[in-house]
Amino acid sequence: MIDNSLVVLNSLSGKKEAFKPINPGFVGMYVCGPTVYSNVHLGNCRTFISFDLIYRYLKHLGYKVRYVRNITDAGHLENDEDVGEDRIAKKARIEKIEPMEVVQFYTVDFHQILEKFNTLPPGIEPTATGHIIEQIELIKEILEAGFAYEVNGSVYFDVLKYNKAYHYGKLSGRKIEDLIHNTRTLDGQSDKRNPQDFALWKKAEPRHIMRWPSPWSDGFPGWHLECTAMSTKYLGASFDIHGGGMDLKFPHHECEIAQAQAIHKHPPVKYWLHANMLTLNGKKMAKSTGNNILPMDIFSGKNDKFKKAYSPQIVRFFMLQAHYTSILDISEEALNASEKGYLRLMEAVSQLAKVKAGKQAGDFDTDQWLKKCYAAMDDDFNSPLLIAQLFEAVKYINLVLHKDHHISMDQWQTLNKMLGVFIHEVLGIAPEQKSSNTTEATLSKTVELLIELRNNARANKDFETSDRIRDQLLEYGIQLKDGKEGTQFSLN
RNA sequence: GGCAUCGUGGCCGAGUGGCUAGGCAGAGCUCUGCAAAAGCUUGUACAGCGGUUCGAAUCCGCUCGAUGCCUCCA
Repeated sequence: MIDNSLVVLNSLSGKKEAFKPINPGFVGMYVCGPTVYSNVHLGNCRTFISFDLIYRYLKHLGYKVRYVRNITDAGHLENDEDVGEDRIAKKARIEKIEPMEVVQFYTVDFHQILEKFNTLPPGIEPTATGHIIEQIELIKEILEAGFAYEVNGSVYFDVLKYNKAYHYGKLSGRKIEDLIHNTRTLDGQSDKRNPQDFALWKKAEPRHIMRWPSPWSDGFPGWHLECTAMSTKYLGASFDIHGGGMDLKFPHHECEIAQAQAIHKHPPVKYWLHANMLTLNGKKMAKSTGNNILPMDIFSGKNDKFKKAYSPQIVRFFMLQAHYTSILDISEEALNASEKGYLRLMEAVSQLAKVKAGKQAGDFDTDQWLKKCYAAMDDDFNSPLLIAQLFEAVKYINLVLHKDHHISMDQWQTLNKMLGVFIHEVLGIAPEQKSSNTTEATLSKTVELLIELRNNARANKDFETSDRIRDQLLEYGIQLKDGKEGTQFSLN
């Protein structure tokens, strides 16, 4: 299956590049996970769904993928590094609970939501607090390499010095001069030599409860360091894919490159992939402005943004109808469009089982179709293009069902197999959750009885009765469809 | 202010030089007792202004606008 035709948009070069893993057949992929200090919001989910798609397709192609996604449970500061408070610690203080209770609560929430979205769990999900020793070791190495300095128990990365040896800003396209001119200088005293420097280790204030011993002070690690520590530990000093949200490009990912390069003298990552933002009403989702929505509130319909509820699968399908590198705006109209399309796709796929394949081949080139499907995904995981192809298949299935078009057994088998592969395995759209078999069988028989009664009424031109049955069933979410081969029904 | 990305028909959204996706909505038709579903037909869109080219939504320049980053953020 691996035929080397996959290309990916590498943020490092800004260009689409042929995907050639460092070790043929194997892929190491690291994705920046959430900081577990509050409920995961829909924008976060888009990033993780995007990389779930990438993970799924790489696996489908036959790569053995080691997928690492961290949980940030320490070190992520609320504000500026000198005056800020750790996000987890702050939440714990406000809620009057242990920091690890905060971490546990929101980690569980995060997992539950991602499971609803049918994302595959990563192979390794390390936490920052579980890798304090590794982070301390990294700091020692950076100090030895001469790219960091200690002040009052804290250790900072020397960006200006690093920039003389390497290039700080190559991922984000920033120039060090611009950074110097544009960095706000804070009034308070700073231990940092330059405002651009970032913390590797912070000495903890006496009241700070999240603290660990180190050669420099009792304190906690800087945010950028954890990803370098964990990616290096599990994927090595060079690995294939590093992903994350577009907003992490600077400074977080830039700092990761600097830390790793300072130690290993070579860039850590071959392909940087960035998922773009999800906007709501044209604006980035942000808690501070109230312009955000939690996944659970979409699923339940209890929110002030949309009139009705949307299932996780519909939201996922909606997201996959846009390319992961494009900004996507979510709105009621757009969600409704996706919902209709989703139902049509699923209906056709389930109807395919009822299609009678014959000897005569129909006017549908399955080989060509399959090629187009793969070409779409090979082009930087272009899921909207793949979905467009799926609808070509839907159209043909409906022609066979309703318009006497032919389909051969070969064609049927290809469609049946590959639609399942693309929809469930690659796009990760979960099969519809069905009620128990007995309930379903009972319902089916009941409806069939009503259909029979209705058809009798129709034969007797008792349309009052027949329409009443049909309309009442529709009200209960059961839709009747009169066709050549009798009446079918579907659940809405 | 600096950097980056982007601006596609009623809505969402693919598409990087000629072959002009797809979904939703709208209109007409077929089918139907009427519907629904499905099928068929229908929309000449690429922010604006210049330029390059035989030819540009696609390349270049400028203008306008949007979003993101520059401070924590998927």
